[in-house]
Amino acid sequence: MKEKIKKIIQKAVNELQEKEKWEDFKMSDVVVDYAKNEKFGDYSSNVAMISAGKIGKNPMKIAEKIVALLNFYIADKKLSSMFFFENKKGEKKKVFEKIEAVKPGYINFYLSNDYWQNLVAVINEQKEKFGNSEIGKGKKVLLEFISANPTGPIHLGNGRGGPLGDTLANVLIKAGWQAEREFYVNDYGGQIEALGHSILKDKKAQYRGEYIDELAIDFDFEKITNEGARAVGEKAAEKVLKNLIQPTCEKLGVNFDRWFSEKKELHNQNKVDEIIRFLKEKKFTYEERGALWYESSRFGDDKDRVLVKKDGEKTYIATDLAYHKNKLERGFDKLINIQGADHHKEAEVVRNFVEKILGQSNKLGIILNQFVRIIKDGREVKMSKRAGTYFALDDLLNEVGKDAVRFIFLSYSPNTHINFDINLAKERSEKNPVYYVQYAHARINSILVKSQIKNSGIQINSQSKISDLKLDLLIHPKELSLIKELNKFPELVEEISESYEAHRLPQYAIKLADKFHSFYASCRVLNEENSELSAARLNLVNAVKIVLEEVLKLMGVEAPKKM
RNA sequence: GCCCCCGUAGUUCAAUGGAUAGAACACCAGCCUUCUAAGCUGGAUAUCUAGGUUCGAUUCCUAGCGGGGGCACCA
Repeated sequence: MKEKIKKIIQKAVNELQEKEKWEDFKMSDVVVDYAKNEKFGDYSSNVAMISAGKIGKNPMKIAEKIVALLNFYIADKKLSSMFFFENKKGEKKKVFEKIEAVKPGYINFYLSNDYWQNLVAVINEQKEKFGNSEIGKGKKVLLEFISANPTGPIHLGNGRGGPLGDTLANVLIKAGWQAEREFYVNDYGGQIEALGHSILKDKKAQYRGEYIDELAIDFDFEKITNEGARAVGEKAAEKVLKNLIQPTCEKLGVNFDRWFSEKKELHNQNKVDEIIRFLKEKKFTYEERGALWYESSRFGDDKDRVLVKKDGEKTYIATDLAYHKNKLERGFDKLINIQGADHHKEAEVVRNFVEKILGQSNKLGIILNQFVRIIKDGREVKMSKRAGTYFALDDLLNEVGKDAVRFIFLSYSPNTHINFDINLAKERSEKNPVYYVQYAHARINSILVKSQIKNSGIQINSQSKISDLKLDLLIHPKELSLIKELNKFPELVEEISESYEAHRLPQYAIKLADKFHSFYASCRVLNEENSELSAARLNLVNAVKIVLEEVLKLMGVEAPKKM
């Protein structure tokens, strides 16, 4: 609808530009959005205020001219496909109740009750397909997230990316994309050796904590002391992945399509050597102090990066570049990386490589999550695998549950540092917004179950019944307000698929639940004395159920039938 | 010193340059003989400071103050 209104405005503006010789202005700056307040209608646009400067007229005057022209179109039945629609009963109805220019120069659009009421029928017909979009049709996207090192449990820094990545994948799929979830397993390099030393508990041991002791139990020490730290580390890393990381991801409700092994799929296949050769050929490298350097400073980096150390080992940067080249070679139209903000420099290097050297601009989207600070008993819990103090994602899942973890983490913008108070989260677990949303679903379910038990002839519309259904009875302000909230869902899906602002999802869920609870309090659904109204309201309630379930599904949160 | 993120209600978070800055928790006052009170209705409380751009700034720019993170031949 936003797009449709924008088109209508564009049409009017074009005509006025010709007639009144208005200067041209950037239509892309024009915003059509939901009205901030119900008294300003349903949608509003700032077109007059944006263009006022260029045109050199009072914005209010411009708005009035546009509105007059739009109203003329309606009266004259011009562009009737824009201003009229056919409802599910096959009747022709007008889309807009009123279009008006207001104060500083806003143009406000009021949609007709017919339009809103028909939306209820539309949702019930489309069911879980409501909100599906085709803007990603035919395109493939790869989301890489969590990618915690296999040297210990997933901590919350990495864990934060879990709900976000998984949910974004869900949203993108709903928006028509073909999405894959990938976990990059750093099973190679110095950290693996350090893990080995830690198991052996020799002088180079770095990691501590209970899990190290538990891992060590499985090793035959007589045997492994001869194997060397690296071999021990590799075995231990496999166990960490299998026993700690994967179960936690499962508990979080995240299913990866692929666990990409750095060792097996890059190093063993000589992919890292290839990238080094490639960069050498392109003359982006030089040798100095026995090491091979990559001239990342040519793209604004504050210094160059080492690709091959003087001991011959390749650095993580080299591997990372190889990894991203590999991702692109797999034919994705878009790559989304979700990583901790401590990697922002590295992210820049990778981005420059992808865009400037591989020439693939706009393909790589990087979301940097800021840190999660854990506060327990009024004190910050310092996170360090090396010191053995950390609060793992698994612990949190055990304490507050998957739904609350996902919902809470999703609620934050990635740019925000999270201050996560464990005590509060536990204390509030029963007053958590996630329960507020789930409760709405449970209430809906309860109504629907009761309506069937009573068998009072009140039914959710089936195709054959649509002609009898009196959706025009839905005129209560709470009913309309609820329908208007449902209407926002498809646009929300599309917008998130482009902006990646997944935190708008929990916000929307709360808002929708809020409107439902409020409706519930003032509009009784089941009423045998007025079965027509009951039927209409049941259809509305079912539409809410459909959308609520979709939203929860996108977030990976359960929709309980009873609470 | 350089780079990135943040500074909004008592607290934790929202707000594509727009019309009365939204929620949640906590607080105050009401509401259960009818579909789940894990609910509803009402109330009080906020944009770090100083400049600038703009018809209009929480949002953009500059400086300052405060918090977090990064500046390895670790990953």
